[in-house]
Amino acid sequence: MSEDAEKIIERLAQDLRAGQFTPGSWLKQVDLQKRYGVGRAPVRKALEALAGRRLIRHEKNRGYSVHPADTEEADQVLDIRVAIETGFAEAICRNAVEADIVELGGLAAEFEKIAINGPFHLLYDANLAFHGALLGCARNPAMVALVADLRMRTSPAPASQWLDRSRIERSAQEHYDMVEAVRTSDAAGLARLIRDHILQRAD
Amino acid sequence: MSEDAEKIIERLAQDLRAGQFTPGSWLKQVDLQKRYGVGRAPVRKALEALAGRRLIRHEKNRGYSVHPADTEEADQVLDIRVAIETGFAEAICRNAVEADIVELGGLAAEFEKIAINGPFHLLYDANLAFHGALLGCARNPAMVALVADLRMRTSPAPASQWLDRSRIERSAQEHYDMVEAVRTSDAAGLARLIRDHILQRAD
DNA sequence: GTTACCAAAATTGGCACCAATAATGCAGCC
DNA sequence: GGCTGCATTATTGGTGCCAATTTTGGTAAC
Repeated sequence: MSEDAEKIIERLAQDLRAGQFTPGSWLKQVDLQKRYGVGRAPVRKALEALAGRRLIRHEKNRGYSVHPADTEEADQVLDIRVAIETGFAEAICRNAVEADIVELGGLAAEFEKIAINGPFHLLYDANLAFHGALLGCARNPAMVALVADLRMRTSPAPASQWLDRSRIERSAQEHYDMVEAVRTSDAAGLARLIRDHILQRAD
Repeated sequence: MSEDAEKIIERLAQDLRAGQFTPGSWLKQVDLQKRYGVGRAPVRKALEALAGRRLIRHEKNRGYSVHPADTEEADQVLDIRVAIETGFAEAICRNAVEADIVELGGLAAEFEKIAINGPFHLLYDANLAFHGALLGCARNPAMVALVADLRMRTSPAPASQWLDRSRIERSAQEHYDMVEAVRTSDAAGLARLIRDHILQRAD
């Protein structure tokens, strides 16, 4: 056994996140065995775990599949994210300390640098890093994990988020605005920024 | 095979919800095989699915366990629920139609009847029915499902919720208050009621 | 060309078994 | 009595295999 099931779960999740499986496509167990170099049991374990996290779908006797793109469910998930992330705006502002703000500033600058100069394939991870750190200020790890899962239910493909350069640059500016809202403990402002950011599908 | 894995998943979830497993206890595969009359594979499938839903914990090479009671994580989950459920108060008020309000009134009355006369073991399900219907007014099934899962991470045991009669009766009154808030489209009032209700661990 | 049927191929789901790992119990030492 | 070490027992995790189910492709009929 080259690798254990926990790692397969995360590798498959990462590949899903990176958009390496077409939305709506079936995840065949035998294909995944070959892809990850493991046997059937760990593949099944990974598939079931991810189905439990609702990152993929399971249909009895037919198998597991990637969520189709642009579903009504995706809209629902975005609304859930809005509720959660804006609901924690106050906790974020309350709990963030100077080191957090410095880190957020750095991550916002990193995103901006990539937005201006590329390479653009790094934008997705830089964006995740910023938003993960922002939410982390709320000191509710269960929420951070939940939002990470919810993200994977709406926009698996990095390319789906930023259609043009001005949108990317606006996102970069919004990141700075969020940092400023945290620095000045403007929870209402932060909530508004987060809400708009999510609904513009900028994050 | 007496029953398929999908059903085992739901039966195990139901038994967890009903508090039939001690918080913190290990869920041994061989015991579950006997309990549900199935083989190892469907048991594993069920365990993995529920671990994916974060309803139980998995530890590599040690197995699966029920969440311990009164953990820091439970507080985090309650905060997540507050954010979600208050965040959807406006959608609930906006989308509820007359039939919804009638239904909610009926469910509130049913809870109250049980609160006054018993049998008290029915309170839990009556409470779930009320809150499920209330959240259902938001027309976001993904959110309703998510909250149902989150609930199972905080108070698996019906007995843990209501320590005395006056608390039960107050809950019953709060249900009526929520219905009235929906009826009058008082989203802010509804949000406040929901928040207080959750943090008092009354639901 | 389209539809229906059926056999073959593909895939999922479950079982028995065993390797790998953790837990338990016992003996010895301080 | 408490601690350590080790053998035994218990349990999880993985494999190979086959039953059950679905999908695919070919053929016949219209």
